[in-house]
Amino acid sequence: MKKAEKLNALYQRLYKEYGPQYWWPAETPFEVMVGAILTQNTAWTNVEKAISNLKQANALSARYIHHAGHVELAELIRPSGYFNVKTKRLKNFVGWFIENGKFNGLNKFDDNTLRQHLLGVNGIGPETADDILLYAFQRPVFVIDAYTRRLLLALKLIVGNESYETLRALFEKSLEPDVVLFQEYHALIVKHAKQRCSKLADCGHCRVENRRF
DNA sequence: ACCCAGGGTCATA
DNA sequence: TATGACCATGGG
Repeated sequence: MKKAEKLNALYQRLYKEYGPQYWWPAETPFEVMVGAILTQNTAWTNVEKAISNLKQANALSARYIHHAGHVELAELIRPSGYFNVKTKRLKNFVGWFIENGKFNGLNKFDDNTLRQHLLGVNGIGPETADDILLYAFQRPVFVIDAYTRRLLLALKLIVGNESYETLRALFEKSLEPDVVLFQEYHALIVKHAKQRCSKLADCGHCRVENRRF
């Protein structure tokens, strides 16, 4: 069985197990983008607290974040950790977002151009960029995270030293370029990891593709 | 008390 | 190109 077939079979398996996930958990595309930055190396439960603070302060907007003082914004997002770093990153990102005409302006870029522009913002790396592309801009870009790597490694589909771009290309060439499929697939990988395998790939009760995981 | 979480940047070799 | 230090909170 080729890798492409295995990746498609894996999706079927996860979908049957967990059903649709309807990601990203956010009310608006802007909230998706903020959440994508706040969740960098951070538990989602902590991000929820920060998002909740922003909403309560009526601060979940490009205008607010752009004009807010550093300390003021940092205090609101404190629960998400790395709050000084992430305050700068939010401001960097929102500055870029506004300069480029927000969604009306940015939607004119093709997928790859938009991706390159995102990666040019200090604080936006490949995974954060792809979260934003897939879940805020609805572009067919596959998100690779630590869970994805562990899962592929457990299934022996990779050796472990592959680059981010290599893994992204593997998914994107193996699957139909369907935005909803990509959205669900990444969400299912996270769901699976949180459900059973958050501690690494050695829990004996968990099986995918009839392999121990 | 320790480990980790839905990463990314920067300095160094 | 490839490691390592650094960023920081909250839950298990």
